Amino acid sequence: MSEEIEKYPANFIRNIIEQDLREGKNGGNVVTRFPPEPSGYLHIGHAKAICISFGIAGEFNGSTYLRFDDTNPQKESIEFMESIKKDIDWLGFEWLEIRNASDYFEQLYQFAEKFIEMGKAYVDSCSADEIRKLRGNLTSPGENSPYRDRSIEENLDLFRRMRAGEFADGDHILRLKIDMASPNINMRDPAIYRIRHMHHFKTGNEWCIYPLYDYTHCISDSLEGITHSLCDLSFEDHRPLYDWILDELRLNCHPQQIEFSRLNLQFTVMAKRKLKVLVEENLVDGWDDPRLPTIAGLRRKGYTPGSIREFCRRIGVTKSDNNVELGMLESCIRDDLGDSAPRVMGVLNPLKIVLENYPEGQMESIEVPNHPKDESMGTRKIQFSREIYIDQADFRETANRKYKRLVIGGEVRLRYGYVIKANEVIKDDAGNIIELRCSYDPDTLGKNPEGRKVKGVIHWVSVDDGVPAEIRLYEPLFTVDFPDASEKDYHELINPNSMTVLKGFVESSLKEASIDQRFQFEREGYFCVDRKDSSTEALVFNRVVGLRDTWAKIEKS
RNA sequence: UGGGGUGUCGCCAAGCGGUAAGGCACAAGGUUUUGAUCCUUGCAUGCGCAGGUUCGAAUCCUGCCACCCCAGCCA
Repeated sequence: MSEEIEKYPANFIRNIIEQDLREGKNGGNVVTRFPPEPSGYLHIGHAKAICISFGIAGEFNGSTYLRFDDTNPQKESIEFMESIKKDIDWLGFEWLEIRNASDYFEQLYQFAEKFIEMGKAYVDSCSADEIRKLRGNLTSPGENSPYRDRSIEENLDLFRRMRAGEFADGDHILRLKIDMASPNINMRDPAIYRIRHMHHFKTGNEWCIYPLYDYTHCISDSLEGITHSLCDLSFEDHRPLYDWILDELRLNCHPQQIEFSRLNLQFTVMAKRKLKVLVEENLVDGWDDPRLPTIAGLRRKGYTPGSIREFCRRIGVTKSDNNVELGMLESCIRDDLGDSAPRVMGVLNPLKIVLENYPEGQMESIEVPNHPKDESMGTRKIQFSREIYIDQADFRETANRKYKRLVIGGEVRLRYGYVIKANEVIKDDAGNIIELRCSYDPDTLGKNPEGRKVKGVIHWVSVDDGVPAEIRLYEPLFTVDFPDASEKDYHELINPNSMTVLKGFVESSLKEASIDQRFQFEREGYFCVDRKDSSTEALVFNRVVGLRDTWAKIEKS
């Protein structure tokens, strides 16, 4: 798929790689990797990282490994691993190979013994608490551990016994011997192995010691022959350690780590921990809830892979902090669906209309185009009848002349149908409008009426032919643009109206709509058949995004 | 008050010493049986601030200021 991937605009990482290629570095190869930890579902921020690592490699005819960073059995699972594979595939990217960091456990272990033999690693028997105290803090240096000068023999013996399972979790830890006074805290004798008597979803009970990220990641990169290791800015001050380990090991492949800023999207949260809580507390309907910024959620809501890729292309790649507006994402899916989604009619908030001069029992079939500017999308038949539904918002008892829809005594065009005129409002005892009595002009099907202009066009569905459908509208999950910046707990910032469920009607051509199909409901927005809850017996549509609504803006002002 | 980063239009973002791309948003027109789409036009004498170098600076130098990240046996 790489040649279909949209080209990225100029960015600093591409510039670096282009220069490397010009200088003949890495034998002209570009090899990247995407290294998720299988401890949660991927979100739109990961999509950015995926588009960068897979996309840039693809642009230079390179390849990308999908590597699961499974070094912490406490948090990881097969379910997450499978969801990640599915999401990357759905986004349209192909990995060269799937690897797991756990594939390298034995090699990693051997390198650790080598570090011990070089006198560059030692077993520390301090408690976690003691280690924290000795680490110092941001402004003052750390102090050496009392175990720092154990002999190579003792270290080797202890480390082998750690592996053999002779000790309990937390009894010992293997540390690199670097510099406890380094201004970079990551260099203050970082831990590289901890004891965890725990089942690992991939290696089972083979290991009871597990390597840590900093140690595992750079070596894995090197073993795979990665040329450019792209990650987010939070790893910037881990780079000296990354380089230190590879330099000490004298491995022939020393990838270049390049960091970019991660995506911040307004009105949502991206932290894996926070997403997990939303799911586990059932505040949302699982990891694929359409209100979540997860790939699964966006997919279920109706986003296309192409729209997400386009979004990632538009937001660019830099090192600066960013707060991308929701409008940027929405614009991408509107662009995509505007071209590709067939048009249909659906009424969200039905108001029944009776056309008093239309013959009872008559049903008229009208052939209409599926797309206003793409004939290749063909036509379909819709049914017109004496009783129809229109949207409640398309009729008003009182309105100024800016309002182009139906008013008493006024005319409006029914999309692809006749011009009708409203004669009478029927209300219930509580004063709610429950029905409208109208008349239609028989001479207006497919042509404009003589001698007068009808400015408004509204959509409709035949009462006799339409089918009921559940329609779900979504608003942002949070009420504030920067939930992470708030001093309040994010639970308090959840939008109580993030989902609205409507009982509407859609034209009968949608009866056979299949999972995942997307349509434009004319004048309303783009809708997608819900993959979880929709069935032929009970249709459920998710609103992907509304149409641009200039009228709403006019009304506001 | 340690270290590492970042500051160009409301948001994203090109720019790499030769006189501020583009996208989103916004505004104004035109087309339109979707108040959609599409088209046209407008939108930073200004690049965090202050000095300096230069014929010329967003780009180089100096000094400030603001914001972000780091003290897991998480990744």
